[in-house]
This record gives sequence, C-alpha cells and structure tokens, in this order.
Amino acid sequence: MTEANARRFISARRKIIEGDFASLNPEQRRAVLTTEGPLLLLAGAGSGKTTVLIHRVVNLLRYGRGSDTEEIPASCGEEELRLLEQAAAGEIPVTEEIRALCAVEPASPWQVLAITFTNKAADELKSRLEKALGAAGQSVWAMTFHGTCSRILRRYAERLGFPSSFTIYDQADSLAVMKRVLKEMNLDDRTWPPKAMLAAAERAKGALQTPDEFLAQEQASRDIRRIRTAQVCKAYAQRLFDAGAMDFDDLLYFTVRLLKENPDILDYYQNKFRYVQIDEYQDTNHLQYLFASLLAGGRRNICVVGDDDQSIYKFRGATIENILSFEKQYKDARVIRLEQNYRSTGNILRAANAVIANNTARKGKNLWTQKGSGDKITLYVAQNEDDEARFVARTIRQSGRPARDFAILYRTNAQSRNLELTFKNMGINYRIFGGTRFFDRAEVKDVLAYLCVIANPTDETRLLRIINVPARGIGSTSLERVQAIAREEGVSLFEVLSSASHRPGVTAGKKMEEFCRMIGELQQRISEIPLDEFYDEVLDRTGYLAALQTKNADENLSRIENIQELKSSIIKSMENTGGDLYAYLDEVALYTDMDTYDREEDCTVMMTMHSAKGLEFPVVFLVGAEDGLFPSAMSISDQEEMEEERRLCYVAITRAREKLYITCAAQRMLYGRTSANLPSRFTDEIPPELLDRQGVERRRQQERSSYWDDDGAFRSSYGGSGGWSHPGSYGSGAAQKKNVVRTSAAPTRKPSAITPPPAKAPEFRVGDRIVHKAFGHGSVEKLTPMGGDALMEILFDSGETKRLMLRIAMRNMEKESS
DNA sequence: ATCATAACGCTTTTT
DNA sequence: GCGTTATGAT
Repeated sequence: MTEANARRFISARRKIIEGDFASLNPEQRRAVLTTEGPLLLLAGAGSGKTTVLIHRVVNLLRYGRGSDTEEIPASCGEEELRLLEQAAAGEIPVTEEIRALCAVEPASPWQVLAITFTNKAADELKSRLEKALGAAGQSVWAMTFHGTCSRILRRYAERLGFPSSFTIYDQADSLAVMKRVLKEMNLDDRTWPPKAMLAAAERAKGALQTPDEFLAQEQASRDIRRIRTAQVCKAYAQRLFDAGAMDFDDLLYFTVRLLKENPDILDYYQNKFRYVQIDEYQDTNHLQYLFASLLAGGRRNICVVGDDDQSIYKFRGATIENILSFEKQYKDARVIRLEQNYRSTGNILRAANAVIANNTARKGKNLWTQKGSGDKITLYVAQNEDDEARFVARTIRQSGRPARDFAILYRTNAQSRNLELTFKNMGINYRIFGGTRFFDRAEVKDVLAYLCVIANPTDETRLLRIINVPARGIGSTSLERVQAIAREEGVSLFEVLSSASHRPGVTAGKKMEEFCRMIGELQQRISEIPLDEFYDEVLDRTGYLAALQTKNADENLSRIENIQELKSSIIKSMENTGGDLYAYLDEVALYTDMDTYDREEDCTVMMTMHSAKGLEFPVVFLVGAEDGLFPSAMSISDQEEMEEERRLCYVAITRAREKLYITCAAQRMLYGRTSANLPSRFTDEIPPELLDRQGVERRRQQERSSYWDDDGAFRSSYGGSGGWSHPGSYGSGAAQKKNVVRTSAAPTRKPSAITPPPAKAPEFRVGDRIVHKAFGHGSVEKLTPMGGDALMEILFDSGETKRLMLRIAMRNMEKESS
C-alpha cells in the first residue's frame, strides 16, 4: 500500500470507529479511542466517567489498538481501503466484516483489567459490561484493588509461605489480634493503643518494609517506644502468618511483594493484562500505586481516571500525589479532561465550583453544564437536630416525589440516629448505609467464624471467637492454658485443642476435643452436600441456632433473621461461584453494606458523604452543615485537612441532580452534650445569590454573614481567639451571640477606606505585613469583599502572589509583629 | 460460669 | 448518649 493510501486507510478506519461512539462528546470519545500508552483522564463529577470506561473496554475488545495506531494489517490492500472509505462515507452499511478490518489485535476480555475502589463500583462496571458485551463482559477483570489482589494471592500464596486458603481479616479481626498480642506482651492498651499499633504496622507495610526491616530501622532510633512498637508489629504479623490470615493491607502488601520478588509472576501478569484501567486514582495509596505501576510496567497501557477535587481518603493513606504527579512518572502521558457535567443543574454546579475554588492544591478545572440554572440551593437553619430532621422529613413528604428520589448525606454515622427516629415516626421509607454494618453484627460474625474455622482450623482469631459460643463450658482459664501450650510447642491452637484432655491443667479438655470432633465432622460434610444445606447443618450441629431459639428476647428474633439473611447471601453466591465455601468466604470478607444497595427499592437513603461518592440522586440533603461537625473539629486547625473537608463538601454537593438542601442546627446534641455551632464555613463560600435561606435563625444568619463594621473595618465574626477548637466550647446561644458582628447598614464602603477600629478581632488592610503558617511573610495587596467573606491577594516574600479567602486564611495567618 | 452493673471512651470518613 | 468492656456478685 502506498503511503497516501495508508493515510486514507487510517483516516477511514478512525472515522468508522468513531461512528461506533457517536453518542459521546468529543472529549469522551477521545478518551475512549486513546488506547495506547499512559493516559490520565481527569474526569470531573458527573462527567460520564463510567460511561467512558465501559466504552473504552468495548473499543479495546472490538478494535484493539485500531483507533490509536498507524499500523495497517498486512492482509489489507486496495480492495479493503475501498470498502472502508465507502463505509466511512456512509455509502454502505458498517458490517461486522468491515469492523473486523478496522481492528488491530483486538483484546480478549481477560486481557483487560479495570480496578475500582468499591465493590459497588466494580459490580456496576461488571453489569454494564455484561449488558454491552454479553458473556464476554464477564471475563473482563473488573474488580476492586483488594479483590484483584486476593485473586492473585489465591494462586500464588504458597510462594509467600501462606496457604492458598488463607483467610482475610477485617479490621475488627485485626483489632482483636492486636489486642491479644498486646495482652501477651503485657502491654497496657492505654499506653499502647491497639489502633495506633495497627497504624504503625500499616505505615511499615506502606513503605514495603518487612517486620524485621521495620524493627531494625526503629532500633536505630534508640527510642524505646518506637522499638517496642515495631516489636508489637512484628508479633502481630507473625500471629497473622501463623493463623494463615491476611488483613486488608496485607492483601496489597503481599501482592506487591509477590510481584517484586518473583519475576516470573510479574512477567505473567504484565503480559496477561494488555490494558490496565484504574478508577478513582486520586484515592490510591502508595501500595496501590506500586501495584498499578508494576502491572502496567510492561506494556505501559495504563489509563488512570480520577478527579483531584474528589480526593477524600487521605486519612486512609491515599496520596493525592499519585494523580498530581502521573505526568512526571510517565513522561509521554496523554491527558484528557472531562469537564462537561451531565448530572447537576447550573446553580448546584456553580455552588460546587465556588466552594472548591478555595482550595490551593488542585490541578484546576471548572465544570460546566448545558442544563439550566434550576432551583436555588435551600439553606435551612434549624433550632436543633430534631427540627432539622423534621424539616427533611416534611420536605420529602410534601414534595409528592417517591422516597427513593432523596438522599441524606452527613459527616458522621452517628448523625443517622435522629433522622432514623423521625423517619420512623413519619412513616417514610428509609435505608441507612454504613454504621453498624450487617456483616459486623455479632451473630453474623459468629456464624461466619464457624465457616472460617471449618475452612481453615488454624484461624485462631475466629476459633477463639466461637469455641465457647454458644456456651460449651470451655472457660477462659483452660483456654489460656491451651494457648500457652500451643505457643510453647509452636503448633496450632486447634491441634492442641484436639488432644487437650491429656494436658495437665486443662479442665475442659474433654469438651475441647468434642468441639474439634464436631468441626472435623463438618469438614467432611462440605464435599457431600450443597453449600446452603451445609450452612443449615452448621447452624444445627454447632447448636448456635438452638441457643438463640431457647432464649426469649425479641433481639434474638432479629438475630435469627440476620442469620437467615446470611443464608440468602450464600444462595446468591452459589449462583455466581458454584457453591464453593472458599469462594464464598472470599467474597464475604471484602463485602460491605453498600453493595446491597438496590436502586429500585423505594427508600430514602441515608449515608455518609464518603460513601456517597460515585452515586447521584435527584434531591440531596446535606445535613449537619456546622463548623465543628462539618468541617470536623479535628480538621479546623490544619490547612491540608481543611482542604480535604472542602473536597468532601464538593463531592456531597455534586451528588445532587436537581435540588440541593443544606441544613444546619443552631444547637445540637452530640456525644451526649449540647453544643451550639455556627453554620459551616462552606455555606459562606457559596455565592449568596445561589442560596435561599430559610429557618428560625434566618435573621441572625444574615447578620453574621455581613462582616463590615460601621466604620468599614473588615473583621471576622470568629473573635480574636483565632477560631475555636471544640464544638463544645460554645456552650450556649448567648456565648455564640457575642461573636456576632452587628451591622446597622448594608456594607457598601470600599476596603481602602478602612480606619482602624478598636476591635480585638484580627483585621487586615491593604499594605499590612502578615505571616502565614504555610507561605511565610508577605504583604496584603488587595482586598475584595465577596459573599460575606473577602478575597485577599497577598504578595509573599517568596515572590509568589496568592489569592486566599480571608476566613480561611486568617486561621493560618496573623499580622507581622513589628 | 453467667449475669448484672459500672466505668470507659468514642465518633470522622472505608476496603 | 450509646455501646463496649471490666469488674464484681450470684
């Protein structure tokens, strides 16, 4: 083929492929057709990210790199060129045959890996892929990080010395193990908080250190506390290893180590996965980053999708750096931005943009929409949390819309209780996600623990959980003795238990042996009967169900229901995985409540803003918008954490399609105390013209949002103390009022006309010298009043000019002392 | 061994 | 304020 013809071929091919994705906008289409090499997809909220991911996979399976290469299959000549050009011009229909001519090495489903964060996202991806591709969609690896890792580890765990039937510990299990370790080392939980110990272990794993390496490093510090911590971490790791168990972090940690230390395995997966896509890349932590980099290291066809403004898991070790520095890591990376929002109305989007604009650490992006402005955002200031809940319920009731159109988002799970009560009273269907999760319930964990022990008797944590549940007369004294023996002899606890009657000092030996025999018999039965029948037999033989039935109490009734509910999850799993106990336990270990969300059910959903990520609703209530609650009191003193809270706010606002309500309460009972909080600073960052203020505190609220004093001095309503540290520090409405700046007239004067007022509140004028915590010394260049706040332009001595919102900046800034 | 009461601490957010 | 755990009494 001549070069001119080759060009014509490529152009016609591209046109035909583009025709398959005509429903997308140009940027989306470009994202779908850019298949080769590293790609950074900056996808704003509601920009059709999942749609793009689906179409990308469709494109890869149908055309391979056809849309993104200059290669022409050797079999194609003049005849094929003619066909393609005719099809591209619309003269002949695009048949399968013509499509095949456009393909260059189409990918097989199992060569495509799409990693998400949540099971829910993975499930949605899977079901939409199945819809688009039929059976082939099922073979695409669409799963969570943890799911991907456990699948790899199941295959290669032996290389790490783990059994391939290793169990997965959730955080409650991990915590239990850690507590036991501390107890055995005679360390007090008060001075050695188990959670802090787990956090240390997590950090070490994040740095890819083995327990020994971590210990060696800490020993070099000569700090006895750090050394002891490292020793605890090592003991913890050993304990998990002995039990054949991995915690959530281990799944990633060991997978990364496996790939790093075994070139053959790395090679296998690098070749297997021709295309790697990673969703929510802004929320990846270092291990996940390493995992992604390793997998993509061969062919370098890695597509990461993310939105730096939606990074809300820093507390969990996510580093926004991963997305911010993607272009540095891959010099030839292509970047595509999706900024058109298909979800929300104009006012909602404007509010979201205005709020997030106050953050400094961002790539910068502005969402836009073709939709109209829509309703204003309603800001309702309630008297207290009951009033707030009633407002929400009343609004839903009066709307005439089905309950499922609404979502209530809050900062902490604890806030759901009031709402729940009110909704019960008003008879509105609701469903709460998160909080005490189904799989965290004691009875569910108990029954699962039985199944775990049957599957893997070395699982000491689960074994200890159930050995005396229901009561079998195996007391703590005998148990401790047996545990000590197991440790001395270096054998598993189960082994000692099964011959415990020969042991001195173990009074319950016979009962222990009996228990082991029962487990052994159940193990026999696994292969003989279907999993659901087996489940019934476990409930029966262990006496667990009987124990619940004999005790009266209504709470046992719901426990029995929960156990039945668990059976339905087994039946569901049997449909997918064919009823393998190990497969079921694997699935359940990584399961969360979110995954059972049924969109069709007519319920208003209540959840934290974190769990709402990736979801959308026609109407959203953002409740508890109070300083100290949201943003959380813990983040108020730290600029970076404050920015994370603001991103969370951005996520919450952008969940709404048509209407957003924001509510706060003047007083709220929280953690057993009543506190009075000011409305969230984020509400002040929304341009006032987008807000419709309602509620009892309306007048005061309006006063508060005016910062201009009579003499024109600009000051903060937060008083001279530089903010507050605890929500409880404002014990009453009166204390709060003192901090309200009264205004007698509308603020009209320019900041340049400022005369110094005798106020103790910090105030700033053009020309003032200031010191900023993060940016150092500088001088105020410009002050522009803006929506109850003011925009400051500050020229820092570093030569950098920064634009900061006064209310935010003043927390980290003060006048230079002369 | 089991139950009852008291003390404690915890609330960010999740796989 | 609530749920979990520690302690003590039966």
